[in-house]
Amino acid sequence: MYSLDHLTMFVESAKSGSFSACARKLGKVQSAISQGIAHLETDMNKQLFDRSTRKPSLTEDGKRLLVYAEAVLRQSQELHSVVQAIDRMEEPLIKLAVENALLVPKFSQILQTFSKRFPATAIEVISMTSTDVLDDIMNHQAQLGLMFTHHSFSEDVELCYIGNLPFYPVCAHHHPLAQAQHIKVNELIAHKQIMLRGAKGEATHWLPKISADIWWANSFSSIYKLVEQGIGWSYLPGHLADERLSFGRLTRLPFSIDHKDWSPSIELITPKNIVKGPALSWLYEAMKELLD
Amino acid sequence: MYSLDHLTMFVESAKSGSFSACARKLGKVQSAISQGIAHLETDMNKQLFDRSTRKPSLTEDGKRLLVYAEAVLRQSQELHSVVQAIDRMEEPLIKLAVENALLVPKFSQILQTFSKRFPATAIEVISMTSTDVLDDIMNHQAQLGLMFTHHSFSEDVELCYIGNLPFYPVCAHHHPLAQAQHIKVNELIAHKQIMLRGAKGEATHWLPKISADIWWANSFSSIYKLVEQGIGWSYLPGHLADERLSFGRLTRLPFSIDHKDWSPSIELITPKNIVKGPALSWLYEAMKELLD
DNA sequence: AGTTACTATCAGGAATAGTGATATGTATAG
DNA sequence: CTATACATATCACTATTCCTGATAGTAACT
Repeated sequence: MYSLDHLTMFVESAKSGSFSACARKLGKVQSAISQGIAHLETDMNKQLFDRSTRKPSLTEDGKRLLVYAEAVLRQSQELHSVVQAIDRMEEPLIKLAVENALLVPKFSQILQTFSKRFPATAIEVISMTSTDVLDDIMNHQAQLGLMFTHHSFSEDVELCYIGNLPFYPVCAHHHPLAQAQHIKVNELIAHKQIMLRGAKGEATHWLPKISADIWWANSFSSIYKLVEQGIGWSYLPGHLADERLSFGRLTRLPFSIDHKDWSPSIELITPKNIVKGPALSWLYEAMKELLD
Repeated sequence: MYSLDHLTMFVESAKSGSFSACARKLGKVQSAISQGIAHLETDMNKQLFDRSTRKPSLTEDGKRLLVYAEAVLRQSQELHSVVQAIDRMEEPLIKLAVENALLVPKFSQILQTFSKRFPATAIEVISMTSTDVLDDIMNHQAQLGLMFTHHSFSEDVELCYIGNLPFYPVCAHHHPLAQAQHIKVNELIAHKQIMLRGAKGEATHWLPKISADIWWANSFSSIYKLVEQGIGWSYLPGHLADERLSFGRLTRLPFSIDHKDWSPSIELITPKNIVKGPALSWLYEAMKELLD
């Protein structure tokens, strides 16, 4: 079992190429380093530095072992950073309940930044339908939720409106509707519409039911597959539709101009009276900008 | 900078749930552990164990920090195992030059086993054409090579025949030849054949040139693409052909039965007089079974 | 050759870790 | 409830390790 102090001397000496410089940096005397390294070398029974020259240079063995020594120190730093994170009362785990449709690119960006800022806090993303999001927050299964606005208020949750998510009507490029120039809403009635419905069979209230003939699916990826095969048309969230329009497999339905995009409003929710640690506070503020 | 000894005490005490048991396991007295853990706790300014009960149990902070402490110790073990690997004179790096066609599934299996057996030895796989393999071995760019038999001998390399790699003639399932029941070789002449040729333009000598009209490609994946599109037919190594036959995109050419599979012979080569350390020796022996 | 900056070595002192004895606390069984 | 077995905390003492400061030797540079 090598001592971390000795490993630090090893790594620092290798980096600065001098025992004296290392001593200065570590706030010790030169002989301490010299002895420390010598000690490490006898412990390992390996020569780490070649002292024949003015500045000690790594031997082959030294080069090979250096990267492993650095890895040990990195882990040790990691441990210490978690200790400090606890001092700052950063949470060990944040559960995030997210409406399926809201996994926009910026969402991952925010989590990316978060993981750099709070390496000691784990994130659990649970994607589900909006009604389940509300349940999870009320039962304290999750600390933060993202969902479509739900107009039944509750005393237990705190809501924050953060913007709207545009939906486009789309169909496959070989679907009959794809040829039309202008489509009035009543022309749609004859074509099958695909809609989202959760596991419990609850329909989504935040998108209009237009056609007479409806098929249901429980995720946007299944909706996409049905639409792609020309089964019917559907509303898809802008960010999902865009990437699929660019593949050329989908066509945006040319609704008549007086028909605006549907843009259901989105809310960020937390349980009321929850104590927000630094990590949760940061994430809460960051998520407010999700749709900007 | 926490001491590795203290971290060991922490982890071992957590695992056995008792300071005394930990002391026995680490060959120290109980009070040493008690003091050691207490010391670590003041260093971290965290309570790691709850002593209110008979056996000390981890606090929340303790649980959270335990996994990081274990990670530090794992890295430290890793370092020590590399030290021991050097003692056993295991090589730091082995370069492996492999003919493109020989990346059979068992090849990765062998490397997988190798990486468990010799975690301190890195492998560099360089895939190329057989003639380049020979060059690399002669120039000591690689320590081990796999290639098709080359009949010009050289004093500098040591050869070991290890078996044969069968090639099938294949075409796309919509290619005219795919319909035929029996094909005699002279019927092939009229159809384009795709063949492999290295960067320097050297043709492969280990597969027959049958058709009059030849196109060249420099890798099996390009050959596959040309064949798949029905440009022509080609020989493909059995393992690559099989997985593509099973996708149903390729058809094996029904040659008349008197026409046997082409199975060029394969050799394992090393530079002559090279000192084989334990890792290279192991790999050499393992590769002998590559085609069994 | 002289100067500078480096490393190795050594002895003594400082800091740290380990020991063994003791007191105390907690489950379990009779 | 009490006896027993097993744990942990504390303490003074010892052993070990580590650091310091001084000295001497050596490679590079002027």
